[in-house]
Amino acid sequence: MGRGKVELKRIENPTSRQVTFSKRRNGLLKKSLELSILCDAEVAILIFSPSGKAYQFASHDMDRTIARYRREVGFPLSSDLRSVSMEFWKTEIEELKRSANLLETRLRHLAGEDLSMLNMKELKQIERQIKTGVERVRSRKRRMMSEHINLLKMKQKALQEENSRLQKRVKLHELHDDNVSLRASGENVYNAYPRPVLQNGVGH
Amino acid sequence: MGRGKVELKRIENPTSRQVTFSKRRNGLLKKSLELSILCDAEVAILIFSPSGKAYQFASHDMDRTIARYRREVGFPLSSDLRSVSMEFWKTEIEELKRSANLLETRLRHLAGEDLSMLNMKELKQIERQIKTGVERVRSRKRRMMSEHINLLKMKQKALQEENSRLQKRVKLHELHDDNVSLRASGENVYNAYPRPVLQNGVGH
DNA sequence: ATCTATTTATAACG
DNA sequence: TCGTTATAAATAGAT
Repeated sequence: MGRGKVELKRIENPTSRQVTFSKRRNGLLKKSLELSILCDAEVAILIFSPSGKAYQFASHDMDRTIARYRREVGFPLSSDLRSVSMEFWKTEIEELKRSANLLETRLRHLAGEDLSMLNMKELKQIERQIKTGVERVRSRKRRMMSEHINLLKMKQKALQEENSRLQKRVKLHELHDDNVSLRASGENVYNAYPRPVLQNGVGH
Repeated sequence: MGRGKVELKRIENPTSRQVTFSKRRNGLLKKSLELSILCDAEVAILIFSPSGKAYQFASHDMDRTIARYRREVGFPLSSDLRSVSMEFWKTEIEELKRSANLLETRLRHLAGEDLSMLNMKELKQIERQIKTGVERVRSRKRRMMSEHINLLKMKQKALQEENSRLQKRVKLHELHDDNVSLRASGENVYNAYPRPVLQNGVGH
């Protein structure tokens, strides 16, 4: 479309190449817009001139369209962001896994498993750790026990005190009842205890 | 460019919309190729038909061009992908951390630390685990000891055998030397032992 | 898919 | 970059 037909190869004359770039770039962007509108399509175009300038068209949203492309075609988004963050997370996870493995190994050692690769010094160290551990557990148990016992003792003591208090109250009531009975009907036939005999004194 | 001029608006007839999409899509892709070759430009096109089918052209490499776009324009790749993979790694790491914490807690319990939140049943269980552990460690120690001792015994035995072999060889040499001396110079002045006196017999 | 009348894009030039 | 114009290319509508 023009005064002459053009061969499909790089235009050598820089000026005319620049002019053609400008014209055809506009044509391409215009056609993209038309396609997207006429046919209700989602279109995105990225153009970089040889001098490095960027031009773009996106019928909907460039990032949306690129994301859609990733979903459809796959995402080997090579250099930027992803690979970097990928590496970051990978190392993060590697470290966590390594420390978890270490913990598991120590745990197995303390449980007396997988001891075959340990030398005598390491075995002794682990034995000492375990002994310390069992001592501490036992001491904790003893403390819990004694606390429990103390609690029981205190409860018992409280109960005993309550008990004696109640006994006293019972006695008081009995006395009171005696008096009432005496006042009402003389000698109380229900009194199990014989009235003490006053040795040295004058009865009232 | 055709029998009639078209308005820049969505083509309502679905058939003709589909036909136009097909034709213009090819045209766009062709023009993209021409632009990239004629003008030495980097071009990438993404097209999604209304039915969802994807078409693309990239003069160099789609991911390379997109990455270049990100560098030039910035990358707010907002919702999808990034946050999704982010979430994925986060949960991954959370799980690892949680299991690591569990391991650490168990480890501390076996070492007799942080026992305060445990009840008696759990304490007993841990004590049993530790006891099993220490028994296994001790048994491993005993086995290593006895293996070591056996090794020493075997070495000792081998040395003793070597020893007696050597003693025999020494005796043989001494006898041989005696004979040589006798043949060479008659009575051997160096012979520490006096020749036994034959009690009943005739000297030669 | 193919044809073709017509529109559109653009090469060459100023 | 812009305008003009001759001509190549694209494509709408029909088959």
